[in-house]
Amino acid sequence: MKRTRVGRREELLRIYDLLNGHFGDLHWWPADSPFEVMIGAILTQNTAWTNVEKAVIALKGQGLLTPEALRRVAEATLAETIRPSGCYRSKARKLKALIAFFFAEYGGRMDAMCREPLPTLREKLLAVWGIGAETADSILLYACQKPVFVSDAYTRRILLRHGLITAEMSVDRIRELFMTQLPHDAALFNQYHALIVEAGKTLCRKIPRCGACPLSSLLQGGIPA
DNA sequence: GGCCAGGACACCA
DNA sequence: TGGTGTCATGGC
Repeated sequence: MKRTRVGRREELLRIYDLLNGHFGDLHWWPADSPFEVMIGAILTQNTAWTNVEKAVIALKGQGLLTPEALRRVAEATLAETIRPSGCYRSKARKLKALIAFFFAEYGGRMDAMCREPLPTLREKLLAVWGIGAETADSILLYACQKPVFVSDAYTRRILLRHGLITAEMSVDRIRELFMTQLPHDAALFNQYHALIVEAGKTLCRKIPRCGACPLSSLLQGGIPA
């Protein structure tokens, strides 16, 4: 039977089980601390993760990956440090905006920020310059362990390639779908998004139409090569 | 040498 | 309100 849309909780859970059985626990997000996750969420905007890692290493090397250090550092210095991640001047400005918000609202403390109720924190994050829905949701889920499904262009592309959604379904609508169909479990949403990204990277890399790629085989119950 | 990567914003019609 | 341009590096 051809899958033209995801409309059922059972289908989403079936896909999750297939991917989870194949990849196992992926332990996202790769970072040493929730604060590093939050910074990485900005750096990864429209950027391959390998380039984000270079910027993170550079920040650590200069002792800048702490709230206080990022608050004090000059924006131009910050921009040069994160240059490998691309769009470095705008990202430096975004990081400065985020850090200013972080200190103004929560005194530069992740535990204080993450105690904020989910709807309030999401609204506040979205009001920060440079933070859109995808970045906000990544921070909420991966830094604060809030039960939010991270729906991004990558998720949409993978689901679309495999006929799991239709083209008119937006990134926002996909998030709504997962949030209404699945239990609000941060661990589930964490692993599910990670599985989708990992599947796209490893099973259908560089295949524009994945009709016959290993991920398709997996989703149809076969064993990927 | 072009395309894309774990986006968001500004600008314009 | 929706489409397009811009930011910008590095890997493939």
